[in-house]
Amino acid sequence: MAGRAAVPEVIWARPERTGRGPRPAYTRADIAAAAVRIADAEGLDAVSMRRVAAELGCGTMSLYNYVPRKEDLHELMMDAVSGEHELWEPSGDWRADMFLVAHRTRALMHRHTWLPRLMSPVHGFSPNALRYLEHCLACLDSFEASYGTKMELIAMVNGVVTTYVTNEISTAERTRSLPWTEEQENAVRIAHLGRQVASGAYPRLAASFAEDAGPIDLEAVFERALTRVLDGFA
Amino acid sequence: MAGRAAVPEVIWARPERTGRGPRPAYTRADIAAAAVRIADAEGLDAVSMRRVAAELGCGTMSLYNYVPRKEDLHELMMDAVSGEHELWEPSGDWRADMFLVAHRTRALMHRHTWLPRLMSPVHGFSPNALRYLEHCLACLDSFEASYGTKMELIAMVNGVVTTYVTNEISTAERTRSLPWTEEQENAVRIAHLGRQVASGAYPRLAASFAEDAGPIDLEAVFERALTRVLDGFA
DNA sequence: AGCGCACTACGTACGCTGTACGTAACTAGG
DNA sequence: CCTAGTTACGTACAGCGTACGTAGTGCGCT
Repeated sequence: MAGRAAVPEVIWARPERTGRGPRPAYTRADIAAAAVRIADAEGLDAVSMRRVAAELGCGTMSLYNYVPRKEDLHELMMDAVSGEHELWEPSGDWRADMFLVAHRTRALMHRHTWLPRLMSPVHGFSPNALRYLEHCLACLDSFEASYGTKMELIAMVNGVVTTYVTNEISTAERTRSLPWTEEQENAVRIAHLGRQVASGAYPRLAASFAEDAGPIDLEAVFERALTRVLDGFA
Repeated sequence: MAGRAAVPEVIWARPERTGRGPRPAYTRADIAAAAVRIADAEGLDAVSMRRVAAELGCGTMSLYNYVPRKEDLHELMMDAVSGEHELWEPSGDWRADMFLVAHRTRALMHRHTWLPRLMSPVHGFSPNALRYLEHCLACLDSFEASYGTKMELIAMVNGVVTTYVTNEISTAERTRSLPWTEEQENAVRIAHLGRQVASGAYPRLAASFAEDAGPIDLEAVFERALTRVLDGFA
């Protein structure tokens, strides 16, 4: 009986198995996989302790033997999908490699749309997160700068990816649990915006609306943003 | 009796007062102010419908006369603090003006630490948000580019500010409702990270740790990031 | 002038959440 | 072997968003 710790704890520092007592019925990987399955299929809000326990086929409170707080379940989820990152031998062109890293991360987030929401706060240093970070640093071996600057570059790239993916998926994620579609939601918002702009109170915004025609290519917007950020470092 | 709409709705398109029926006891501004007061003092999670109603001194369900869903309460909050933005006559130097915009926004988010969390998803176009956007565009009058590019610049700057402030405040916000302090939490995390790095599995990360000495100046980090982003556009 | 209806107010209730706590079964270390 | 630490899990509590029903109010229309 550990009680609930009144002192902070990183789940990765706690051994998965202590030796004493009955064999645990599940591994951390099992639990993470179950949670990820639910989040992918039904959204992050569907990931409740009860739901995950049901998915595993155990009692709700049994989960707390593996994971002291729900937040730690989120850590497990993030680490699990971080493991999907396939790493490669750096090419020697750090710009190209960081481009690829960013695109892979973006793809990962599109595959697991709950990921950006969990990434916003600072998270613990999970094994796969460290593996990823080390890989980024390897990609930057050819970048002549201090480690401090390299870290800032990595943080910046990850931040941009998270920000843009969040924007890309936000309406779809929002309307997931709502009784109307993404398209309806967007239509209503755009209509309201159009009405406001037409009021004449926002001349430049109106001019901006008058200017561009075609629909925006989100991938192109992302790529431009990424290019600019990398330019800022070179 | 409007029922609950089965179709999307922007709260800013709904008139605050229709004329029919008893005078509402509160204005939207009252409600927003109450919610902001609670969020500032006790964090965003303390802003529940019951709590806000109690703060106003009315029954919980009365709030739903003003705000169809909790999400709309959040919109009210965002608009309210967006009104704190003081705008100025653009100087003619867009780079300097955007610098100032970014710093002001950062200061605003530090004053209302719940703001970054609400800003992550795309939000409706509230009056003060539009006012802010128009001001940014005015600051960019001296920037020779299409409105599309200007919009991308604004989005980028706001994204960077949000990302960095989120990182700056995340641990403090997290530990707000936890039985230990920010310092304790950080110490435990750093200790774990140190142990992992010492294992030798992450050589570059280890080198990075060996390199830098002094504590990091978050404001300086932010300023460098901002400079680089603006550089990317010039 | 007065009827009717849209509105405000709000108590109750439902289904859901995270998780504290207590108990029973089990197994490895001393 | 014994016992301490672990797993398993049912029950329970406080809190959440909000659907629904009812009572009272005052504007707009006839």
